[in-house]
Amino acid sequence: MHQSRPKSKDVAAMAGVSTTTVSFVLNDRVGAAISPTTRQRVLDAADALGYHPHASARNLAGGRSHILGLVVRQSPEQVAEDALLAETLRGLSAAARTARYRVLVEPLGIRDGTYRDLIRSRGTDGLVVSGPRLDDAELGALVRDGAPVIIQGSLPDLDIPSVDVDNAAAAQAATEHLLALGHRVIGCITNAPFDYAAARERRDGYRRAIEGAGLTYDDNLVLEAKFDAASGRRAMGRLLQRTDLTAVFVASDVVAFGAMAAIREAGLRVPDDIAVVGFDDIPLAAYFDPPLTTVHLPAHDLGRAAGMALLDRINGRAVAARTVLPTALIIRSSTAPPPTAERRARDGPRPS
Amino acid sequence: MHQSRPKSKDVAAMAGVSTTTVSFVLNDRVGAAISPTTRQRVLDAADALGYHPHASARNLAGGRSHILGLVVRQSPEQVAEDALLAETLRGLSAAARTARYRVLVEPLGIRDGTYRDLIRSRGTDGLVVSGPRLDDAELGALVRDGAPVIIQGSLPDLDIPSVDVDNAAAAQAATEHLLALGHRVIGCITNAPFDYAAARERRDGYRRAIEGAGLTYDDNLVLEAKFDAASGRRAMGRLLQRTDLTAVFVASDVVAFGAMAAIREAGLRVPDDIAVVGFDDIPLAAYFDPPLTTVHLPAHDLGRAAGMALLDRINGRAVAARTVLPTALIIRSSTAPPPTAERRARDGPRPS
DNA sequence: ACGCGTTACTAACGCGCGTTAGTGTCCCTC
DNA sequence: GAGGGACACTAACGCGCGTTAGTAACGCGT
Repeated sequence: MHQSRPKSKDVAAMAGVSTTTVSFVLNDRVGAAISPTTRQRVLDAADALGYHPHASARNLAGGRSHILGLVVRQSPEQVAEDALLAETLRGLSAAARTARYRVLVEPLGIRDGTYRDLIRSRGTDGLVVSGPRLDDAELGALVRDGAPVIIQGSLPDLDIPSVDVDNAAAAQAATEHLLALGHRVIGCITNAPFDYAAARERRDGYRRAIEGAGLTYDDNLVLEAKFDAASGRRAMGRLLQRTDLTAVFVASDVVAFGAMAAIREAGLRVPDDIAVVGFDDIPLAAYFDPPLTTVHLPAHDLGRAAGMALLDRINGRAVAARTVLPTALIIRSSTAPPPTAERRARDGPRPS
Repeated sequence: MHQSRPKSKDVAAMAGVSTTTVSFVLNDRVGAAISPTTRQRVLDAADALGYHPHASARNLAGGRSHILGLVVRQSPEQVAEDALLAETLRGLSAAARTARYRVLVEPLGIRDGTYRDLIRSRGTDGLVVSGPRLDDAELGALVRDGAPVIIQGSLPDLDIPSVDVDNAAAAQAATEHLLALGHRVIGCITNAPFDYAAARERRDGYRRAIEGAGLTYDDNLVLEAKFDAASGRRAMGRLLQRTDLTAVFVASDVVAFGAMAAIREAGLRVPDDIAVVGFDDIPLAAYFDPPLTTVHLPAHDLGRAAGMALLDRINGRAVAARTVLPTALIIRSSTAPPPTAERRARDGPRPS
């Protein structure tokens, strides 16, 4: 005879109790009165049979899936370059585990693919939406349905709890570091197109620093990159036509990596000719040549905080409208004071 | 009155049919005879009500969860450095989507954490286990239970279908590239400890190339790194004590990144003094200074192939014991012939 | 006129759990 | 020694689907 997987009924029979008692014991149901001996009998029986509750049955009866969804809306190149996704996922998973939840990941194209079904089919109890675009229509619909959603990143127009860093302040601090070193003509290369809130915010932080130093913000010094090193190289190439440029704030380490390649190719050195500040502090940043000064993003904690907030939301607890995690400017060797007038004269005009 | 989510009964009522018919229509059940008009009525009703089947109910009734599990056994530093996980996940998701499956990710510590429950609770229909260690005991137990598992990577001792590249052949090709350039003293830095099959295999490929060229394999030239750039830097530091060394095969781009840092710090240049070949072809490899010659790993396709194999296994179709995907040696600028005797004499003895 | 196959459906059950409403027993109190 | 409450449990239902076995109507051949 075929031996099928044990069910709670089998455990109940072996322990000489009802399935109700089995359920009470295994779920540590508060308010249920179970004698220690009965409790132990049930536990022993479950152990002896190798009993594991059937997830779908639990979920159906209990009305929740015990699954958190992570929606990652990214173009393929963006996925490939996103060194931090794995960390965020690990943080989210850690949060989920505290509540015996698991994490389902839904990677979607930038335009195609829908995630609304995840929640409507009750396949997940809630969603963390990572780095959404400003024009994501699906989000609005979900929230109107009252679905538990947490934004990782920011989306100012929508009334959804979010977990993020203060991009503007961090970018401002990074730029101020360059200003403090004496730089006066500082470029800015974004991490992404301005459809992404983070790209705007970091640019705004840069702008605040520039204007705060009494300089005029120059739109020509701001170039848009899109996620990958290649776009950073292109942007930097154009920026280098400004021969008075002595520093760049690049709002993504990966993009900065490309920018540094462009600087090398132009026969210039970092930081002697051009100082570079990045953003993200990807694991490889410390091994760049030279090691990259950058803004540390607490990727793991962002994932964890988003997960915690989502679980709170699912369980009807109060959730802060906005959780802001601290960043830190990590000063390495890609930043230094600008070349002195003498040095610039000695080295002759910059190649353009 | 509170409006609750529609169920198949509601759709049935609106369409004037039974829930059986609703089920038949929505699942395109083969062999079911449904007239086109009835069919359309059901579809319209479902649409009008915004009906979405309840995932847990489907899963319970249907006996499957429609979820694929991805088990990632990694230490934190390994996760952080694993630039390819996101790609693999995307590939796996793409495969899952073809069968209306979703992907649940379970990131586990190197030693702690268990994933067996994932399958025993029927929370997932099958698992892709990524980069397992040789000593993973849980895997054996799972397979004895007859659980659908696909290894991404290789685990020679266990009889589990796997999807991988030919690590040895790729490493051999990489090393042969160095030999063809004229290098005779070539170091090897592994990607991971030898508990990982891939680390062994890549080392073996290196060895085959060395011996195939009529040279003697020297164990002192082989150093173990563990996933991150820091370990690569340390290993390279030790390797540089061999002043006759002119090239290294590093079995991971991230580790190679650290190795290149060590070479720079020793006042040497890549490839002029030391040629470097990597492994993985992470997205940033092309932007290294100099751009890294490396073995391209088809990360997306590996994920996709693993997913397809797992779906086959779940559906009782035949699965190849081993799927091997092609790699390609990408020659960039980190490799060149060794310095000539004259140049070495001119430059003087190498700093050690 | 009858039988037989095909088409188009449906009633009812079962998946394996969680939960509600209840039953019985024991002990303590006045 | 009757009442009441805490304690330790259980019967039975319901979650929302998929599926099996079955029915009714209809056409078609002889």
